Amino acid sequence: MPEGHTIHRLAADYRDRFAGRAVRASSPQGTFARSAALLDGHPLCSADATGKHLFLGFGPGLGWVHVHLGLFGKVFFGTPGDPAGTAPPPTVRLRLADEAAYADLRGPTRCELITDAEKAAVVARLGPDPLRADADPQRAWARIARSRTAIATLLLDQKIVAGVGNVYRAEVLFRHGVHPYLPGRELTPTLWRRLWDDLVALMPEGVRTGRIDTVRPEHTPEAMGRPPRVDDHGGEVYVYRRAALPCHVCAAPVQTAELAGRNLFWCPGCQKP
DNA sequence: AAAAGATGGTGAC
DNA sequence: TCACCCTCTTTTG
Repeated sequence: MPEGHTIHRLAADYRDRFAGRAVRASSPQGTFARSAALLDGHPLCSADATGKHLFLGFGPGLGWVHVHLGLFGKVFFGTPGDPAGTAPPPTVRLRLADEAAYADLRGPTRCELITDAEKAAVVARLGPDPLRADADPQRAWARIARSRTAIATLLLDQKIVAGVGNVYRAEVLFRHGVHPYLPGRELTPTLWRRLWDDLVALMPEGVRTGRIDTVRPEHTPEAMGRPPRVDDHGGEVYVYRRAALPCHVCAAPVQTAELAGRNLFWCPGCQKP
C-alpha cells in the first residue's frame, strides 16, 4: 500500500527490468485487455513517477500507461519460473513480461492508456513532489499560507503536495511538533520549509528501503531501552497507527481521530495546539 | 464464514 | 459528507 516513495521505487523497478526491451503485455483480469493488445510486443521506453502516479512510457504513437494504485493496488515482480509465472492470477490487471521477468499489477484504482498531453495534464493537477528534483515548495506554500484548513488535511491534498500519504503526514507533523489541526495560514514560512525539507530527506530513504522509517536515532528502541518493534506496515514510526500506545518521546498516549475520512494520529504531549 | 479495515481518489449531492 | 471503486489481509463470531 502506497505512498509516493512506493511509486517512485516501482518506476525504478520497471525500468531495471524492462526499459529498452520488448515486452509482452496482457490483462488476465480483462478490463485493460484492449490497451494491452496495442502495447504487446513493443519496447518499454521509460518509467517515471510524480506523486502517487506511475507512468510507463511506450514511446510516440503509443503513449503512456497511467497507473494509480489507490489504497489496494500492488505490483508483484517475479520470474517465469515462479508458480504464477506461467499462470497469472485472474485478478492481474496488467502483466508486462519478457523472457527474464514479469510484473503483475493488481487492484489499481486506475490503469489507462493516455497521450503525452493527458500525462502532462495529470502532472499539472499535482502539487510539488518532494521526491522530484524539479519540485518547488513555494508553490505549496502559496496555497497553505492562505488556507484556513488544517495542515493535516492540506498535506494529504495532492494538489498541494504530491506523494505524501497518511503515514508521512502523521510522522512529519510529529517530528516538528506541529498539531495536526493547526490551520495552514498559521504556519510560518520557516516552519513550512522545515516540514518540506524533512519530507525531502525522509522520502528518498523510503524509496531506498521500501519502508517508512521516521524515528530519529536518539529515539530508537535501542537508545530508549525499549523492546524493538516494527509496525505492521514495515517501518519504525512515532505515531502512525499507534493509537493509545505511549509516545516514544514523552510517553503520553497517542491520540487518534478521523479527519476528512482518514485516520489521523498525533501525540498530545509533543504536538501542542 | 463473514466482516472490517487499509499507506487513495472520484464524483454526486 | 457520502457512496463507491479496486484487492487482500486480519479480525470477529
